[in-house]
Amino acid sequence: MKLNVTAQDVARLARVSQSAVSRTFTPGASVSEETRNKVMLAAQTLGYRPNALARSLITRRSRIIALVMSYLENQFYPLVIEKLSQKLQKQGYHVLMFISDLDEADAVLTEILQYQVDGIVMASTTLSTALAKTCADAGVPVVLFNRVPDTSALARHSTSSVTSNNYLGGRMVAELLLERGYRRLAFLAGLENSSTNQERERGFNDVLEEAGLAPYRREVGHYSFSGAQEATRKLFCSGPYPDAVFVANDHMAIAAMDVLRLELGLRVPEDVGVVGFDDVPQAAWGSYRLTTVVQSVEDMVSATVDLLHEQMQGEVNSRNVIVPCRIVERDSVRLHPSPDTAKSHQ
Amino acid sequence: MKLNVTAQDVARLARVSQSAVSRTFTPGASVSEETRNKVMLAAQTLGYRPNALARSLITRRSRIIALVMSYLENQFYPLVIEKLSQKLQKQGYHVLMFISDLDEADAVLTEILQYQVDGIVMASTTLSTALAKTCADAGVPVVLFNRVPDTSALARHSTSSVTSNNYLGGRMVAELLLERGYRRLAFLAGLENSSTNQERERGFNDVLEEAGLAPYRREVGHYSFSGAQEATRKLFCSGPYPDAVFVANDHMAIAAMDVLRLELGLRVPEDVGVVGFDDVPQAAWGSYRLTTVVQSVEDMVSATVDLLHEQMQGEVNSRNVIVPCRIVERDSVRLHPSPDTAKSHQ
DNA sequence: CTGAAAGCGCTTACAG
DNA sequence: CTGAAAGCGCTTACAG
Repeated sequence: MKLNVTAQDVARLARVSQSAVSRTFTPGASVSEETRNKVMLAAQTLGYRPNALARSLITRRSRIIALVMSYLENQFYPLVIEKLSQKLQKQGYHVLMFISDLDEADAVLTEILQYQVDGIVMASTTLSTALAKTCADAGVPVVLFNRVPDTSALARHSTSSVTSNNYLGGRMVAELLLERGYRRLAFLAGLENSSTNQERERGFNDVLEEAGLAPYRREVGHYSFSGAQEATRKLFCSGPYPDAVFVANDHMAIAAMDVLRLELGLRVPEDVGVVGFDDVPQAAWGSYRLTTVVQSVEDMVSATVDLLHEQMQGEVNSRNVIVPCRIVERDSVRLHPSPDTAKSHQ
Repeated sequence: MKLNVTAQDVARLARVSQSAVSRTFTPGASVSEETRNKVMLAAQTLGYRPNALARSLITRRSRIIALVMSYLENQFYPLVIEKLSQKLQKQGYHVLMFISDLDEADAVLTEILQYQVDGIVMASTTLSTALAKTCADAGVPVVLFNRVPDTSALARHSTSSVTSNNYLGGRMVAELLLERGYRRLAFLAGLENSSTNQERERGFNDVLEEAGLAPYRREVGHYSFSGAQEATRKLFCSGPYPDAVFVANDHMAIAAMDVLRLELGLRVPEDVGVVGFDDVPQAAWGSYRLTTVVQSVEDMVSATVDLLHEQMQGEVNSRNVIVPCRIVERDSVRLHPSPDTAKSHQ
């Protein structure tokens, strides 16, 4: 079988012009039924498939979307890859993966731009918004996923974003914990400079403040498993212990629960309540049954795709879409206030 | 800023030919220091980046590798995406993601081929080997990841693969379990027709047979979490219970452990020993501490990339690389034979 | 509806 | 080392 079958080859066999071949493979182009049939037959026998690269070169649309991520340890992100990729595939787009740490960011950016991608989804907490701006300047739509552009005014105008309502989520967590009688509320932070982390913490703190309270303790887990273990140990290194901890995401919350129960011998939720954020599949696993704030990956992905389309169609205005979130109650927060129980086991 | 800066634009500004521009961006091409400097300066001021699509069209190398997967629920696969993507990026290649169920396989294939990818990594258990053959026929290198080509002789010659030593892994599990005094050994299968599952089971069964034993019970979990829960319930629906179960992968083993302990009130490893396969990060989590067979993602990815390069350089012979694996002992298998303990708690 | 022709942005012999 | 030119495989006005 000949390796690179071109439209020219098909045209020759079908005894039509190369244009005719191109037209039968271009949805909406005008070809007679007869020509189309001749072409299809020839294409079939030769095993012809249009060269997407050549097409992209001339149409100036690659139908490729770059997806930039920094790490997949947190199961939330694989979910995003899966849903985004599937959704985009259905619309004839494809996802080019870029895994990037902060230090390689510039190289990655150049590569992305070279591939003439139609859009970029940045789901990496560590990449600076300045990079997003560079892309936007190059005329490539950018949507920030699960983070918000930083306060630099320049960036704001050129970049869209989708996040869940992190602030409200943080508030809901504090409200729940307070209602259930927890009083010494700690916060286990993710990355200090991540907008997601900041919003969640701000919502949490605001409710505490409104109740005349303050965060009891605070440590940083850097969104990593081992970081969260370490932070949990610090949070509970001396009494009186916090009686509840809001962890900035599920991935870290699970690490925290293991330390609490297995290393420190504390009971969840009796001795200490734990709440996470994301609702990754593991949060529902029997050994954790984590009460957490649900971020709908589907909704966030839908919004992302919509935003991408808007920008690709030349919308000038960028938008920051905020997807609603809600708490799912499992077993890591007690159902009724019973502060005595909590105290009697420390 | 002008959006599409071309080599022509740079040439004009630098007062050199377009060829000169191309050469300074082609590693190894002969350009004088002086010309290169003029070009670089002009490129810098215009913000020029070579168009990878145009380059690919003429060099016939896209430097894109397609990665086909079916689902990312099992954390093993996100790890593969991460490592493979990073490794390939370092070599100037990029990963185009394809998430595909069995029924969309043909469509996916066509799209892959249209993008003129330089190679394909198939890490989907569900895609038939026939598809791999089609790609190989089209002259595109294919390497099967974590699976082996089926017995069709045609496929064998055109497709490489990398797996860990699943057969030996299965044997090691049976040997460990027997040595620790477990006698009623059950197998919780993944997908019946997956080569990975078959090999693991065959190794396991062979050792039992050599010891004059047979698998005590067997159920199928389809590599899914809920499937594994269901299968575990069936395995333990009537006494005498199995005293150990080898689960075809960690993802299912974790589901099984939760059912065993939380639903059935059995202790692991005292009442029942559990062994998995893969060593995903979750297997090491405190609540599971799963004893399992380690498949090195790094090693498998390295082998995959090597195989890809071989085939891209026109190697005619395909190879099936088998990466060694080993057992990591944690706490889901007891350390010493003590069959009495196991019996007294059923 | 159809074909000839121009052109997308590059690389690479070829001749100097 | 350098430039003019051909060509990668397509799409799309343009004229018929």
